[in-house]
Amino acid sequence: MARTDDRFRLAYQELLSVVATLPIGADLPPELALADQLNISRTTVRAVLTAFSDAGLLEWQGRKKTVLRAPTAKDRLAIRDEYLPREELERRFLKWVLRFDVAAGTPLNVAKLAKEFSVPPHVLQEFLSGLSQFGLVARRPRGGWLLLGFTAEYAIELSEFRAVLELNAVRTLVHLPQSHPIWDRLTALEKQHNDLAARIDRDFHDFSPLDEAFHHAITSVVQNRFVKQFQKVITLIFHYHYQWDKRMERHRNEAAIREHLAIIQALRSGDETAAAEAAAAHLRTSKETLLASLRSNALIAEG
Amino acid sequence: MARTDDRFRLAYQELLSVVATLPIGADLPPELALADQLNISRTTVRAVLTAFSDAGLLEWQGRKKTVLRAPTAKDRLAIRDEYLPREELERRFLKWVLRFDVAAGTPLNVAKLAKEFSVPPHVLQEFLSGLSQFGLVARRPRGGWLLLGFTAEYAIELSEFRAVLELNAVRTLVHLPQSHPIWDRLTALEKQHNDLAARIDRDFHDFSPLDEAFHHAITSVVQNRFVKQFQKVITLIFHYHYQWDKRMERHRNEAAIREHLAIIQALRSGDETAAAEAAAAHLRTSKETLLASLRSNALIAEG
DNA sequence: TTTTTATTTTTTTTATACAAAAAACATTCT
DNA sequence: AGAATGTTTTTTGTATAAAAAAAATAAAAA
Repeated sequence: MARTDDRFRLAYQELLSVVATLPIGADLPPELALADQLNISRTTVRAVLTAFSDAGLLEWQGRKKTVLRAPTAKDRLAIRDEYLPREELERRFLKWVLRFDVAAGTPLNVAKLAKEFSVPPHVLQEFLSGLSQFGLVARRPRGGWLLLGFTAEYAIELSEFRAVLELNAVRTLVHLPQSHPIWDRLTALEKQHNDLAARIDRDFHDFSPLDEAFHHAITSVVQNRFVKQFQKVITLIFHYHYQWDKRMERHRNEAAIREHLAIIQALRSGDETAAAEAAAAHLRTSKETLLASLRSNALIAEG
Repeated sequence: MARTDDRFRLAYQELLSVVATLPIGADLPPELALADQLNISRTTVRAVLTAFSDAGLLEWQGRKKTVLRAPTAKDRLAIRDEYLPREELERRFLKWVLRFDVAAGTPLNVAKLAKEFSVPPHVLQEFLSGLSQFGLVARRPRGGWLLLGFTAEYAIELSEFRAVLELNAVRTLVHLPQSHPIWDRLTALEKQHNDLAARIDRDFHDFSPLDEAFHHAITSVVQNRFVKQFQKVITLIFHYHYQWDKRMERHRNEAAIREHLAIIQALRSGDETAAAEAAAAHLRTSKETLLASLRSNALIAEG
């Protein structure tokens, strides 16, 4: 019925390991210094010091904080991890949605879902509110939430939006001076692509991280918070989807490598139209792959 | 200590006006029909019917709901409006941020702000979480929220992102067939622009809605939920900003009208490059205006 | 048998309580 | 005087309660 003392427990553990490195009789630094070091407030530092004093680890009198004995295993404090951090929630929820564990259009029960995902209800509520910005869920007219789901239409629009952002990046990139670090980065990526192409029969699983690195390198030349924001979601969705759809993986990856290499060459040529066309071709393939896997999955779900 | 009965009160009022149109002795439709009509659940309908029965307005026995007397002024129920609807909160908050009533980088007190904006705290919390997606606020490392504010950098990146979306729309639009309704829409807008240009000295205030209509028409040719989502925010921010910065308004609007007309002509020519260039020129002006007003406002705030 | 109503169960939304943590303020010691 | 500590006040995050509303189920009437 109050907020958790996770922060206290974490600080306790951390300070314990600091004390373990000190000889008996040594003095600890001032409260404020400890607070800065542990990244917590002085109040929490004092709470930890009090606990240490109670445990007989410390003699604490005014500004004198003397180590009495070395900490033992018994002094350790259990860290409760009932709740997931926000990032983990995001990861799990997206996975849940993208794997079609639930049908599009089903109402979501906040209380139940919160339990299922091991977060307090208000955290889930907040999370859903954020997701609604990306159109995966929506608030129902008379309360509650609705899962809109990862439909074919959604995939199409996501792909198209991705294309808009990425083509913009390509158009910017092609005019960057030779001194810009992106060119070295592209050369390195080109080599990695050629390497993987040589051993694609065996290591086609290695493509996914390389794909992400490639697209990240291209889009990174646009320094814009809104672009970055969306790029994050796009990457996430494409990432999970790749992980999950294993059909034709080898063939698909081989084709993608060729397309990536073509883009790099076109970029080097300095011809904006050619570069944009090469990138557009790749994005079209990517979109088709996504749609094909969606269709086949829909058949599986029905059958 | 429970949820408000606003929905009940609203339904009560609505049904009251329905009863007022009926003669004494008439029967009301079934509960489910009323629920559909009032857009509430049957439970709430029954609560209203019970209240009517208690007030002697209705004889309610089973499925017989007979009107006993015409409603009077006394029967009316006060609608409490302590809380703002979500949209209104969005409007007010953006206004508050864009008018620099608070400096960038200040911590936000959720409880106080919730009172100030007349919403329950958890609604504000959710709202802030949504706003953080657009980078206007951020969660602080150790709890609470931070107002990042509408800085010059933010304005630049917003303008650039707007340009990306709008140029994409222009590139799509220019290739649309003559049968597409956008062309008639543009012709109508062209006429409105010419009309306003003729009387700009007097009616320069009329430009703002015309500007919105123009940009909305252009971007509407791209049917993409992500684009639309962002367009909403962009429009909102530019809108409030226009409303608030009154310097050089006449001159600024006159120039914008010319630029809009140039864009329409370039679009008609079917030349993608020319159209994109005309649009880009206008977006550059727009960005400069936004930045100039930001700078001058910063000076005012300091002085 | 279908429609409508009565009743019960869930779910959502708000309010409140309370401990944890942070921040602000006052005091003491060197 | 300046740094460090002691104390008090705010603020935040979580749990719980309670009312309102919705949804589901059972019963009754046409």
